[in-house]
Formats: sequence, C-alpha cells, structure tokens
Amino acid sequence: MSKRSTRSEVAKLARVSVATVSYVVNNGPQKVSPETRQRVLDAVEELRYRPDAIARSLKTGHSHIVGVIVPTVASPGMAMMANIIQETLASNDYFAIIASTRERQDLEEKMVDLMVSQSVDGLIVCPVGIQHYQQLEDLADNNIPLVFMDRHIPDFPADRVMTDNVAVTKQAVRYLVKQGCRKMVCISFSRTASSAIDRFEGCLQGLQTDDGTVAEIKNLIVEDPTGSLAEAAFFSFIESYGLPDGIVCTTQEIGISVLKALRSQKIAYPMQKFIIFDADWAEMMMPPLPMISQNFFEIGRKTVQLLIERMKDSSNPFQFVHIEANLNV
Amino acid sequence: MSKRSTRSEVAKLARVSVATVSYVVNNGPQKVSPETRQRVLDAVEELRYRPDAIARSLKTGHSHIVGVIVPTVASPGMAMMANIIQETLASNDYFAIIASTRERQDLEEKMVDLMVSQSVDGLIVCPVGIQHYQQLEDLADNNIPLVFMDRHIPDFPADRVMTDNVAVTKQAVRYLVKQGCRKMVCISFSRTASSAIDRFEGCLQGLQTDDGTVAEIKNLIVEDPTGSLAEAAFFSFIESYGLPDGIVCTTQEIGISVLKALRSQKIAYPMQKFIIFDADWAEMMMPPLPMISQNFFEIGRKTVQLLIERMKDSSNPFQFVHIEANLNV
DNA sequence: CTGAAAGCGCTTACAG
DNA sequence: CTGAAAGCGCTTACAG
Repeated sequence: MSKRSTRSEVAKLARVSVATVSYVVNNGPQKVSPETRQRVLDAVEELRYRPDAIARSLKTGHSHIVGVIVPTVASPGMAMMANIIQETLASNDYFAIIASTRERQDLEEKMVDLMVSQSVDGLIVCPVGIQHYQQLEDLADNNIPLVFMDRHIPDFPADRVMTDNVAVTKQAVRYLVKQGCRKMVCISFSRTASSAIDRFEGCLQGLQTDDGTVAEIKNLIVEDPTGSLAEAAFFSFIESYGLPDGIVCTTQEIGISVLKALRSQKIAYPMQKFIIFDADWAEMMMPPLPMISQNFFEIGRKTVQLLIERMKDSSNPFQFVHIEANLNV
Repeated sequence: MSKRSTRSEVAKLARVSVATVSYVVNNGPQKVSPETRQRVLDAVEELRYRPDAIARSLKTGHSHIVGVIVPTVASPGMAMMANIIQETLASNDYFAIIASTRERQDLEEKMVDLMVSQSVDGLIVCPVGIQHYQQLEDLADNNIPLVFMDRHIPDFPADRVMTDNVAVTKQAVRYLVKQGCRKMVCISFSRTASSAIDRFEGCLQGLQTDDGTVAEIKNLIVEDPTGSLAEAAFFSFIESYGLPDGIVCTTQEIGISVLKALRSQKIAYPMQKFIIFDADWAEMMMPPLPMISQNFFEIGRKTVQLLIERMKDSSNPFQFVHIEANLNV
C-alpha cells in the first residue's frame, strides 16, 4: 500500500517546479509550453496524482462545499429537495454536506457552528424555529451566504425559497367550506416552524367568506416529526371536540396516521373532506383523497440558484421566492 | 462586516502563543495553567473564534468527512439510509458529503475521484454496476476505507451491508407459486446493479419446488430510475408474452407505474399476486398488496458502524453483512 | 507550563 | 515560459 502522491512528487518526476505543476493542473494563471505540459500530464497520470482539495481550500479560501441543514432527510419531500440540491450543486462544482437537526434548536445552532468550522462557501437552512440566533448572525462576519429553504426566519437578512403556505391552505379551507365543512381541524407538525405557522394562518384566512358563512377551524399540533404520535393525539382531540367535518393534515406522515386511526376505529368519514399535504399516493386511493402538492424539485433548484448567485455577488437585495403549490381535489 | 478571526488574533488578545491557544482549544497535548486557559477562553468567546477545520485537516491528515455515493437520494429507501448515515456519523463527529450518480457509471467513477480529492476519511458507495474499476482500486493507495451499501461489487476487497436479495425474492416467488402462479414476471430497475441481478436470481431459485410444479418467470428490465418508462415497457411486455399471473416489482416506483397501467387499461388482475418492494402504502390499499419490506434503517446504521470500525483499524477481515427483509403477505 | 519553529499541500505575485 | 519563495491556519515535537 503506497501513499497518496503529492504535487512535489509530480514535479520531481516531470523535472519541473511545483509551481509549474500547479499551472498545468489549474490551467493557469501562467502559460506552460506544450512539451513541459505534456511531461507534467504524463507524471500526473503515472502517479495517479489527485490535487488535495483541502490544501487548495486553505490557500484560496474557497472550500467549494455548501452546508445543508434540515430537520431530516428521511421525509420524501426533504429527500427530493436534498437530491436536487446535490445534483445542482455538483453541476456547478460544489459538494453538499448535509446535517439534520431532528427539529431540535440546539442541534441546529451547533450545526451552523460546525459548518462555519468546515469553511463552507454557503449555507442552506430549513430552520426549526422562527427566532433569530447568534450563530446565524455570525455567518455574515464569516462571509458565508445563507438561503432559507422550505421554512424561514422572518426578518432575517437572507434569501428564502418556499411554498406559499398561506395561499394554498387558504384555498384548501375555502374548498372545504364550500363542501359544507363548518367545524374543521388543521393538524400541524410543529409549533415553531414557519411553514406550520403559516399553514394554520392560511387556514384561518380561508374561513372568511363573502356570504357570511360561519365556520371554524382548530389547530392540533403534534410535535413529533415521524407522525407516530398523531393517532393518539387525534383521538384525544376528537374526545374533547367531537369529530371534525373537515381535516387538513400538514404532512403526509400525519395524514397516514390519522387515516389509519379512522380506519382502525371504523369511524365513518367522508374522504373528500380530508386534505393531506404531499400525499402522492392519495390519487391511488379509492376514492382518491384531496391533496396539496408542493413543488419540492423547484424549491430545491431555486434555492441553489439563489445561493450560487449570492456566492458570486453578495450585493444584490435579498429575494423572497414563493413556489406555487397545487390543491388537487 | 468583519473577517473571521484566526488563532493568532486569539493568541494576541490573550497574550499567549498560538501554540497555547491550540492546547486550550484541543485540550492538549500540553497542559495549560488554569489562569492562562481562562484568558484564552475569554479571548475565544470575545472574538467568537471557531477553529478552521480545513487547516486542521491539512495538518492532521483527517478531514472527519465521509463520502457517500448513491444513485439518488430522492427515493424513499435511499433517503432513509442517507438520513441514518448522516445522523450516525454526526454522533461520531463526522460529516457526510453526498453525491449522486443517476445510475451512471461514468459519474460514479468521477465522484470517487472527487471524493479522494476532498480527502474523505472513508467512503460509502452504492454502486451502479458490478465491475471493478480503477478509481475504486486507488482508494487503498490513499488509505480510504470503503463500505458497499445496498449493492456491491463482487470480489472487491471491502465491507458490504445489504438486504439478502436472493433469499427474499426466492421466498416471494415460492409464495406466488403456492398461490397458483405459473407464468410470472420480475420487473427490474437495472441490468447492472447487484441488487437487481440478485433479485432475479432469487426469483429463479423460487421456481424450484419439491413437488414437481412447473412454473416460469421472465425478467423485464426497465432501465429508468424514476419508473416512468415502466408503464410502456409493461404493455409491450404483455403484448408479446400475455398477461402474467404473478408480478414481482423490484422498486416501488415501478410498482406504482404498473399498478396505474393496469388500472388505466381496466385490466383485471388479482392483487394478492402482485408483490412490490418497499411499498409502505401497500397495506393501505383495498385490498392490501403483498410487499417486501427492507430494513433501510438497519442497513444504513450497520454500514456506518463498519466504516467507523475500519477507519480505526483497517486490519480486520472484510465483513459481508446481510440485513433481513420481510415478505408481508 | 509556555513558546519558537517546522511543516501539512497547495497558490500566486514576482523576478528572471 | 519557468521557478523560488511567501503564506493560508493549523498541530506538535522539542527546548526551555
């Protein structure tokens, strides 16, 4: 087992200086004669030399690594975003390092710090909460651009890309009201995430109609990322409030739990009044369930695009991009 | 906007040498008196100093970064593995950098090279094919341990963790044969991936019964990671061969496509003879579909465990770990 | 207990 | 066109 070869070994074999090796490997910044270049390339090939990106980063100040901090990558939506982020970054010569917070604020703060230590060139964050915190403020001092994805921290100086959660849930509740629902529930996955907050806000806005219809919607918050506590929470909810006549589930995990809960207890419930976020399988059900379809691909793609633009030029005004979601009924 | 502070600024503020700052920050290797230590800690706090992991890596030779190369992270199974990999690594003070190959051999080779450039301390690969190739051989020269996850390259010197694909598909086909199926199809997602090859091999083994039953199974290969070509491929298949009386779909994406194809053409098919890999939603269908449930969590967890062991001590014999999958009928 | 100094593998302004 | 040299921010064996 040999050791990885370095630039100086290549230089020796090619009988040139280490500087010349760099000029060849990097195509600049100096010209190299064709013969010399060929000698270097031969030596690179023979030694199977690969430049050390770490040493280069130290010198240039660019790691070509982007940090991605999300609650989890296991959920289908996050997985889609992580995938497109990764592919888009790769085609721009960047790597993604991914960290998950499991919806814990302390881990998020720690991860931001670690990303700074790793000298990431940029950071994508899907934050647990909506409060400003010091580690995020420090990013500016370190010249690390930040883009919020899927969720954001209001009034923080950064770009952000996410679903227009208020608009789509407003539309969803209007639809339910039109279907005759008067006593609804919106089941949320977090009490701190901006997306969860916005979704209930949208639900409330959806109640307001022109024709004086009186309807209400409660917010049931299940603080459990996996959705496994949703079943018990739902039962306890209907014990106090009775069975709602309209349901909005803000994640598909919660939707599945509630669906199973209804079935296991053989509770009759009209499926066309059951709206689940991101449930791609909803159309395969009999009958098909209404669902809200977010465009995760586009959220991820646009996030990377904004980040790359900002890594090149940090002077532009911050952008707040909404990606449209669809209510499929 | 200030610049990130360095160790020497901390040293100056604390009126000590840079070495002493290191001793404090790293808790060693030299003792530091309590008063000096406190001065340093105060300076670190005041300057909000974060050690530069890149500079440290260059010096120590350890990046504390693990590379993960997979076909995609968008599929639910890969997402689960990526998530547990990332969490397990984080709790051992490692970061994961993730790259996807989109089932392309050339991208896989390029990504291995790039991971070497990034000086990863270890590499997890879910390979596109089963052929040995040079970039993978080079890993040993660079002292980078390798673990195959979910798929492997036979006879390559490395640890590997995956589902026992032969065993579970054998069991699945035996079940189908017992249900009376005689003319089956196994729809695969790749002609090169070890997992796809093993799954069909298992199907063939499942045909052999003690009681002389004669049954056959064809292999339909849909080389399209997203499964969107599966519908057309399936129609063209049944045109030549007729409708099979038993179906094994080796990914849930393919399963969904075929299910939709059957429905769109209103083709009657007995759902209890339709087995889909990884289709967690199968039990929610009416009637529930049989499915094969892989333990992605355990595959990811065990992969990281083996990698970490090998990063500590590369002398152990290589391990080939099978994680059990379940046939739920 | 503390510090001066070498060196990790690169890049690049500068001199020739 | 080519090379000698400084320096990126760290670690650590060694001397005091």
